[in-house]
Amino acid sequence: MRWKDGQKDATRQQILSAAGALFRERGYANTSVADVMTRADRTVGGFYAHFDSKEQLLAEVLKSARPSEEASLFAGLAHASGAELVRELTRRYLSTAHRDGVADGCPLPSLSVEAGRLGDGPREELTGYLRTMTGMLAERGAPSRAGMSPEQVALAVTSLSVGGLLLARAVADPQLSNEILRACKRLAAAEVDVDAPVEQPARERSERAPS
Amino acid sequence: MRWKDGQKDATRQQILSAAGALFRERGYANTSVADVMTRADRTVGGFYAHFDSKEQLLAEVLKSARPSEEASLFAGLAHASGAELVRELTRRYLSTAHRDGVADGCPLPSLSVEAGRLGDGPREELTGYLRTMTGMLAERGAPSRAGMSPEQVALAVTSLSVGGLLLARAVADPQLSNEILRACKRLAAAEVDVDAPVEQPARERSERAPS
DNA sequence: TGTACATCAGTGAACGCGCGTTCACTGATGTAC
DNA sequence: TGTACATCAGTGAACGCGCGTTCACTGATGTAC
Repeated sequence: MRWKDGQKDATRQQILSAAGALFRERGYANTSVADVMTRADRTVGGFYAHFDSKEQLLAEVLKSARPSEEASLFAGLAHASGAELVRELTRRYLSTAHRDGVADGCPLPSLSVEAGRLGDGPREELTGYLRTMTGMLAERGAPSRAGMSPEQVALAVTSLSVGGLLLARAVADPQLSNEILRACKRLAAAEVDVDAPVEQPARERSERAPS
Repeated sequence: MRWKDGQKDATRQQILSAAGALFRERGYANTSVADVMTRADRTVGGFYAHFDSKEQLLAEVLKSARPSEEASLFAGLAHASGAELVRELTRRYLSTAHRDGVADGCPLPSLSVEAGRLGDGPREELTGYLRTMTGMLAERGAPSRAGMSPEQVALAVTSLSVGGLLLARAVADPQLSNEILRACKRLAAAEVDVDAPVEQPARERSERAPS
């Protein structure tokens, strides 16, 4: 080797990590390649030794988000299933910590719209991301009161969570934002388990947002 | 008057309409003021006689979307209420026609993310838009099985609808896209009325998408 | 009625700027012998 | 061990381009008298 072992890989990871945060925070279109490289403590020119284009970078960001999101969202839930799993996942996903931590959060609310308008690379990665997440949820079979399949429940609960987080972030009034989060958590919990208590304790548990 | 009556207003409406379609289709950041003016059959320079800035244009687009969305989404539902209203609204909102007609559709799935990242103007208009829509739904009091207030049901059903439409549009696989729409419609219907049939007939009715 | 003038919606060229991408170059590292 | 060379991650200036916004101007319309 002519370069310190893994140096190039480390740089690539820094670029991915910088881009992941900036794309989520400011949006893909509002983040320049130079912004990304500066945040990764490099200069612009070096970028193209790691990625073919800015668009491919977004695809790689979405790909790399999968395992880390899985890990943090499902952390400590190895044995949870059914209604309990859905309630805990939506509690984490629709937390104020996740709403306020865009840079480290799930890429679906922050990047789906732009990724959906781009080429096949980003769109395919986004689709794979959604499939992985809903697949993990469906596997553990949340029971539905309305006779929906686990896959359907997973898709609907995910849509509800993504939509709720998105609107909670976009809205100008903090109180309305909190109400959106609360309402979505209640609906998600209600669908899978009518008899269990669905309201969270008044104080919001300030758990780390899913990465 | 020194100019044909209402000529300036008509031009303003043309700009708003062109911007509404382009912003939704391509996104705010990917649409230039020149694009908008060309679509409105005018030249760039005239733009600033009508709007202070591109950002203010987005705010005005969001403001002007309210009455027309109300009209088309609630058309013919003057006497519907409760579970029937929710089922019909989500059927329209989560239709393939609405998914495929971004340019004429609800601005929440297409513009919330970008509007939420901009200044107060767009954010306030977005908030007002959401309040109007959920207010209209809550007024007619959809019953909730889980003891949620009409306002909570309205917020949650809206989040579900916005999230579902957003993901259905972003995803690369058309079949998955259809499954998302179907799953969200079922969840929405199930929450408000457990005993009514929730599955739509197999053929999707090709109603005009809400404007 | 006719003519000089005022108004102002719209024009189109220009402004400074930041973008994605390219490329000749640098310099630290490792290899050949 | 020492020296000449090859490699290649990273540099930084430059490329052509499109952006949001400005502004001196045009010309159709209506007013004054």
